[in-house]
Amino acid sequence: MNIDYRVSGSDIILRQPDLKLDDVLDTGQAFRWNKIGEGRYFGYCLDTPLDITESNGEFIFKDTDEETFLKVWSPYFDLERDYSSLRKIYSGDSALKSACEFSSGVRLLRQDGWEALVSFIFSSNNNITRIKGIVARLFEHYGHFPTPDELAVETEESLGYLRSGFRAKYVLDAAKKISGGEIDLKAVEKLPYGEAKETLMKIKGVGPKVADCVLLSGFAKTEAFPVDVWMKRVLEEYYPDGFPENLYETRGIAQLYLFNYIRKARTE
DNA sequence: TTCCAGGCGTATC
DNA sequence: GATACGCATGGA
Repeated sequence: MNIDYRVSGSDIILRQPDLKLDDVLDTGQAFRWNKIGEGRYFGYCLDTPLDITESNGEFIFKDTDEETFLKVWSPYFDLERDYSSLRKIYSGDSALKSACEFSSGVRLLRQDGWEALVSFIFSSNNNITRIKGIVARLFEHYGHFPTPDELAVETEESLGYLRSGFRAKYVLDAAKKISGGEIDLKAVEKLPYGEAKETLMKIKGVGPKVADCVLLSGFAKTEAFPVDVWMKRVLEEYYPDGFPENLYETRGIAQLYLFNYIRKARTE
């Protein structure tokens, strides 16, 4: 799929009708974005900052060179994938059709795998505001997103400033297993979904749900299908006979639409 | 004060 | 393998 963008001074301008910032940056998929104005967000992919503004289907990537746009942000916003075709496929299913119509700007945010792992470990039995706070404190403490090696030498006590509660020991276990070579995230990326999930679940604090979130957003395994309390409700209500098998390959993206739909429909 | 937040580890059967 | 329970923290 071709990416419709142009360079404008020190900015990049992208035209992409199948994207709405409120549908992707403020929905609990990634925890590193803050809304700084109407249609405007500031955040990071790992250590790369971005000030992005939406207006009329166009997106201004402020102070972004072409190389960074193509190398970091194009994959991050999953720009190579044709979401219009995807929604056409989903529209064969009644609940998904409604979900796609409800929020047409949903996309998969393809985060860095390590960043996603850390973030979703912190997400366990937690709320989005607090998760964002914890991840922000972690980033500010180092001045960059810490590597597994950097975190592996920390202790529960030294991570006290995060105020992450019982999750500190889980992040430490992740850092130690990766730093020590027991788990290789680059290898996880290449593994098929099932084996990748088994591998991630060797980390303390990573159960089926966290693993699926990490695999979906951090490793672009679109078969990963995170089921939390909201999705349980969706499955009971709309899919008593199971989720359609013909959608297996991209059911993770379908989940993003459904999650957004049920959650916003309930809270708005 | 109590409940809850995109769960998971542990004990127990 | 299924089910109960505790868990740090902070906002409602």
